[in-house]
Amino acid sequence: MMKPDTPQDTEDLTDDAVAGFIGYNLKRVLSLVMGDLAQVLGGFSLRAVSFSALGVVVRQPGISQSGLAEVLSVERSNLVQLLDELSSRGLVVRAPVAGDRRRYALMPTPEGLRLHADAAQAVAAHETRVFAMLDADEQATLLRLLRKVRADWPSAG
Amino acid sequence: MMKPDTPQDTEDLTDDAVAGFIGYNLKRVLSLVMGDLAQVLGGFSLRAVSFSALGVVVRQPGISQSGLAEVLSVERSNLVQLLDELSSRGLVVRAPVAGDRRRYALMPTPEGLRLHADAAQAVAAHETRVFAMLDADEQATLLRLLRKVRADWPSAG
DNA sequence: TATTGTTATACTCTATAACTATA
DNA sequence: TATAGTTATAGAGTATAACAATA
Repeated sequence: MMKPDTPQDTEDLTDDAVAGFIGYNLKRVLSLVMGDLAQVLGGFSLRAVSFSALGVVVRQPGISQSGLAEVLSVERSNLVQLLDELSSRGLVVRAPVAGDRRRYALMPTPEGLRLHADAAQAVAAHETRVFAMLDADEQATLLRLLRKVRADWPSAG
Repeated sequence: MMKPDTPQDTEDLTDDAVAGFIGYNLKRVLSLVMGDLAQVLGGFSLRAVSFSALGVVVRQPGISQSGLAEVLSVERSNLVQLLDELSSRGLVVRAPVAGDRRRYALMPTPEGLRLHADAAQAVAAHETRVFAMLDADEQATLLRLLRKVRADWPSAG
């Protein structure tokens, strides 16, 4: 059990080479946050994207699958199974739209509303917990800067 | 071509339901940033993780694959092919370590150093461009907050 | 012709388990 | 017994192309 005293000795273990890039830190932070969030939403048998989709349907009842896809930047095709599951669990329904038989109006069920309310509270608690190292101002600033990047992205984000 | 005047009319198209969560915005911003970065690094035939790995090897020559995996939070197994490619392209070498024939000391080649310098400059230009909507203070703040989240993560990030 | 929902598919990323050779 | 590198594989997540029904 003798450490080598050659090139890189006790291995400093830093990512200084890339830690100066915002993008790299975005990725590392997202990985940490998503790991915790998956645990939290797992308790509701939801994934992050399912929670987001359910939330949009709750907030904007009647939205179409195409509309939902655009809002969340998710491919329409990848929403089909997701909504199949939310539908089979009785959380949302695909209601027919009068005047356009191609599209569905996505509507939350009472149970969908209830589950979403509970999940949203849990997600809020999760954010409070994992961002506890930032004070209220810092959290607000982080949120504001991220939203500014999206809003002013050079081609609509 | 008549829009339905039923449930959700002209489809407001907002993600207000989730846009208040930091995690959601982290994901959306990362997606935008990575999309642009992939374009930039594609010009060097590098992926984001290859660029990071090369950068760490350049900054910490002699690091082992396990050390690199830990620094970048990448599974050891997933580094093998990545380093195979960097190695076959003559950008890094797996040098034997005197005293421990299990491990390799990863070393950049002169060409690896050159490519990394060029790529790092391109990545810096990419960040300048995609974060141009933030002034210098805001960029520094964003970086600082992200690094703080990682540093103070409840179990080492 | 264009749009909505759908199916099938492929490709990347990431995670896990097991193996080998060395320590 | 533990560690470094490796292999194989499986599971997400995401992207693309094509189709049927409808506009």
